Amino acid sequence: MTTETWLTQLQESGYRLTGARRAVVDVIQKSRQALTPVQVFDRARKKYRALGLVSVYRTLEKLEELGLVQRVHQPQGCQAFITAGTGHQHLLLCQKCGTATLFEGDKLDGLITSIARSTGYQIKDHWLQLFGLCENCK
Amino acid sequence: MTTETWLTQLQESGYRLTGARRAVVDVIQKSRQALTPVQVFDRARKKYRALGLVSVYRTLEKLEELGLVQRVHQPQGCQAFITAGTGHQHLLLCQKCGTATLFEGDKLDGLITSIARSTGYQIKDHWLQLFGLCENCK
DNA sequence: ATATTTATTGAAAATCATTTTCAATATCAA
DNA sequence: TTGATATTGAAAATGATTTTCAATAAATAT
Repeated sequence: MTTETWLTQLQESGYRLTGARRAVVDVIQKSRQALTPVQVFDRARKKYRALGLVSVYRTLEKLEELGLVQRVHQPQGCQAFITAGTGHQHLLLCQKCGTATLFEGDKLDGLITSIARSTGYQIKDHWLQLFGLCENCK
Repeated sequence: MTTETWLTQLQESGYRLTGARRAVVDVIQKSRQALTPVQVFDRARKKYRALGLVSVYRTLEKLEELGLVQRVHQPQGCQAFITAGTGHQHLLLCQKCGTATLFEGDKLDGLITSIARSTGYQIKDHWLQLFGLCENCK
């Protein structure tokens, strides 16, 4: 997908095409790294001087809404804590009541090995989080 | 693991036992939901009136360092964005240069079914993120 | 028990990220 | 063109997190 495609999608969703949006879209499109709003702002301002940080937030919001960008979660990211599991455990969260349940699950080994092979990465760690409805809420 | 175990661990790591720490540990231990620092603060203050929010942050920091608590990432959590994949894709992040690579991978179906069965949850969604070193960085 | 050392505290200030408000402006449809 | 209005950036407001600091409380030595 190209920058133009994204702009067209914005337009087809009833949003106007503006200099601010063009610059933000272009920066994200071209980056191979996840970028924070401030990082996007710094880069995009070079192309579009008058840009305000607020427009970056607003454009990202719309791009996310259209499914064109996704969030990347970093280890130090979210500030919400829960008892850690012992050994290798993963989280299962109830979308209604928020209850967290831990489960064992290392049936990922095969998947990880194959991803390592196909991408060339040396994989060091993984996160798996499942979302759903717990017994009480479903 | 019990509240006492955690307190002992803090002590064995050279930290002192204080009213603030006891209250925070107790709250997290007893919660089945992930809690933000402010939520911990509100609950813990009921047991230990003089508690300050700062001590909550500091205690959580230590508990995380000892591996007793872990972070829970929520959908609206981290503010870092990247081009979304089409269809069902997951993220692989380089821990050194930050490059993000998308990969297909739904060999999770079996795992998910079995977790659903053993936990009673109806699973609606999942996140998988891998971390490692990319071809250039490794 | 008591005194001493020093980690820990809470309050307040400082910083940083995000959201809201608002009048001016630019986009698009007519 | 022109007019309706979505969008803008600046500034203010809010919220979350971190830093600073003198007072206090915990552990150790006496």
